[in-house]
Amino acid sequence: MDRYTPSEIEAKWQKAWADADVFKATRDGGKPKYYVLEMFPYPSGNLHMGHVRNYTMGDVIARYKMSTGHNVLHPMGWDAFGMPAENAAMASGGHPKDWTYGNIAQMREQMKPLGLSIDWSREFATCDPEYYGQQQALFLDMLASDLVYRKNAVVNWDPVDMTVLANEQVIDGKGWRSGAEVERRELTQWFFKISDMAGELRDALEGLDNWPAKVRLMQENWIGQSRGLQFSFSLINGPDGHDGVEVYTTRPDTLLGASFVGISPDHPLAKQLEADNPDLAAFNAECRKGGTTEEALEKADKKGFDTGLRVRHPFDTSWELPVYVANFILMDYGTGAIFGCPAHDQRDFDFATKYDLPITAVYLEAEDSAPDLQEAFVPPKSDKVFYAKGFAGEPVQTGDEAVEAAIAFCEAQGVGQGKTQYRLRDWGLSRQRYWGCPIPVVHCADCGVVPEKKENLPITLPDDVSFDIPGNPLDRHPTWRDCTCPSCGKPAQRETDTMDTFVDSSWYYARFTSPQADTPTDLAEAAYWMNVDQYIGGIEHAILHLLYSRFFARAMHITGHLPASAIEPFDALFTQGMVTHEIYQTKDAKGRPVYHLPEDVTDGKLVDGTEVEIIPSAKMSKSKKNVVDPRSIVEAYGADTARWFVLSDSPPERDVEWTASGAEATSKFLGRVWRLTQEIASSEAPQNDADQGLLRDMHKAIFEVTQGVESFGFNAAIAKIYGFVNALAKSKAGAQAKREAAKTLAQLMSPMTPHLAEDMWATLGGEGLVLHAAWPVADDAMLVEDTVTLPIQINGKRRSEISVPKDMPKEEVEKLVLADKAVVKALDGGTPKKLIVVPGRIVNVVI
RNA sequence: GCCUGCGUGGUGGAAUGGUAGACACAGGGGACUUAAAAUCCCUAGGCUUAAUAGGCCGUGCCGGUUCGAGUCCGGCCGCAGGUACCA
Repeated sequence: MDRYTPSEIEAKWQKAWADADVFKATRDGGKPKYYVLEMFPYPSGNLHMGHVRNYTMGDVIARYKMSTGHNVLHPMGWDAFGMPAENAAMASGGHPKDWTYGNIAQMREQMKPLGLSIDWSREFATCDPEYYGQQQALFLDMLASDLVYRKNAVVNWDPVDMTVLANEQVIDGKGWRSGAEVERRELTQWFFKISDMAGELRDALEGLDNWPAKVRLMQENWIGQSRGLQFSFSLINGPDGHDGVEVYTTRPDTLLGASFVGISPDHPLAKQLEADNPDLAAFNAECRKGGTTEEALEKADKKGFDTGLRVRHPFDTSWELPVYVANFILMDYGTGAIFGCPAHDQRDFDFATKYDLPITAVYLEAEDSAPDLQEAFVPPKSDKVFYAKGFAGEPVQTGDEAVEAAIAFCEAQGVGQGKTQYRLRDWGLSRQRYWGCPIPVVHCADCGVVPEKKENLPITLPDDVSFDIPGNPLDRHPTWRDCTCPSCGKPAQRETDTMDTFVDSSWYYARFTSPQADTPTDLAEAAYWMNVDQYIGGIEHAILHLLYSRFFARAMHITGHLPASAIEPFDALFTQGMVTHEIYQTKDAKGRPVYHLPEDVTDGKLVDGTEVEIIPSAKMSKSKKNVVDPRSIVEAYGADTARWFVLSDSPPERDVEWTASGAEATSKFLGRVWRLTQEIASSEAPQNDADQGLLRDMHKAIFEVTQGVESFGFNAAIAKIYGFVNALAKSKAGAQAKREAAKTLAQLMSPMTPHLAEDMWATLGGEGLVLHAAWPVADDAMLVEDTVTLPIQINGKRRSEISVPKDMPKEEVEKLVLADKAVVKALDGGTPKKLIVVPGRIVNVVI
């Protein structure tokens, strides 16, 4: 007999699909549309198993929706700007553009054999001038709509390489190449006004019913709404121009426990004092050392510097508080100044203890409780406490009530105002790098910052650049930077910052609806295809990418590029787990880590015998080289095996650790299905008693697999298919019933293993492509079992079971249970305390 | 540090609060074969037992709710993701 030869089958059916152009998406009023999108890949050059998993999942959904009568859009593109291209240019010469387009070509060639149902006519890369030119047009529209502005913000500064570093490039507070201690330095940068929409972005989360609850929760916490009071402490001995310190607090109810005022080292007051106070200048400089990440700032030792300034307490002008500069206060949040209440905040408590400041309890657990002097007393805000030093509201009230009462009181007294504040900061989009979308503005000595004219777009990147010196080549380009002012025509200079690559990925989903349009979108196409019905991608994008996309969809609506119905661009979201792998590391002569590909490591050693350090599994990433190339699997076993395997072995939302074993087994199984199909196709067995049983199994399989696919339970669906195949192989049913069952099997498998399914379908005499066959529907009547097995528990432990007709009344079940041998023995002549019968499920006898 | 998840046999994992371990991998045994490959069949959480029946233990740890907890609640431990310039 012939063998299952995936290489022939897969080539044959991919050609059939291509010849019929079956995946080309066009508007069609006759069918409901369905837009399925997987997060597009960064073109690292190698497809890895994480990609295969991601795109196979999307493909299952796309193909399933095609067979349920939908007009499906399933596009693919490349998130092509970003640092790795520049790093490659620095490391081994060449140009980021060549590197990137080379990688794209390579990955496309690796992706195509997978047989994905992608409309390749819509493909684009974000580094195509046609794409980023439209992005520049969007930027200009957003600028005109007052959604973009400039302000100062801190970056990681490498004082040796004289360049800005990404957070990733700061290792233990030091620059990755120079090893120099990194400093935080301020630069004027471009920002999107996402924080203006904080409340809206937070409230709208509630409507995202088909998003994972955890993602909504993470975004909610990220946006971080808080209610508080903003007010001013008047300065007693402030320098010129500073007669007060504006603070924001979420706990105005603790105002009578205030012990000090803290300001950020970047606070204007701190900067002014720095000029005449070398000690403070040194302190601030020390505070500015290290990276900019929240983690680094948060984990740093908390320290302060007494400025010698004093402020007056707003409720008692004779009460003075010291003003400290403190490294844990961020200029970006609130007003960059706080008051500390050590009794009810652990950080303030530690600070007060360190600097010997008073600790005054404002509230106690109850009226007669003693204040805790060992640590701050911080009960949940929803708990009732006794206010020993309250000034508004009841003596016993919750923290939430007390905060509201305190705000009302302060407002009435003219001490500040209640304010709803968000943790979410504006989105800084400036990057001091070459390989990104140029920000289309010009700096003119006379006119200031001038937007480029739309007819001059795209502002393309110059090709003649080098990466032999650190820093942004655009900054030192001899001619690109020079231009004329679009407003007055005098010589001017281009903005040399490029855009954050998150901008590129914040609207690509909209561009896919009309990828060739000479405006960012074609509104008619966008209105038809948007929203994305099912978006699929990694959980690592739960906050930034998804939040930025939600902001951008709103901005695109404001600027007329998306309909109002598309401001939440992703109707349903599925976050797949990551594919993880061990990391293999050695050290170079300077002690810096060097990573090795899994294929270069055998038994913990490199080819030359060097032992590698094995670091536990983490997300596959190119920089750590813990990636597995799917090509070897596709070449050895075929795409269907690779597809089936990545779906079968793990629940889609969970991380999966890649191991090489298992692909072999999948291949065997598909071979078995193929042979079984050949057998059935040539069988002439007559009808018989087994037919009904097989058809029941078939309908059960239809029901369960459909449910599995619809709920992203692909691994469960596959387990049911295994069960069905086992039943089919063992069945003694006649040829006709078996053929019907096998054709259904082909259909059920077609989203996962489309090539094999087409082949089975053709072998069994199916009409046309299985791709176009309507998805089978389970017959409810065939799913009903007549008798059920009821487990009998005695005191919650399974002791026996009975088989009863499905509809047997409770009373009769009880009689049978009480007559059961195990129950009789356990009762030993007594009566049960309780008899619980859950119809069709279980019985519990409580003794 | 903070936010969010996750933790079940040797392994991947299944299980609307209702028989824990479906389905599969690796393993063990067998059939076929001169032999191997391929294929097919059987077996399988741990302990106890000659074996079966039966019993006991068991879903990271400790406690709680419930007739009944892998599932719900509280507290720990470990791991992963994010932490605003990795994408």
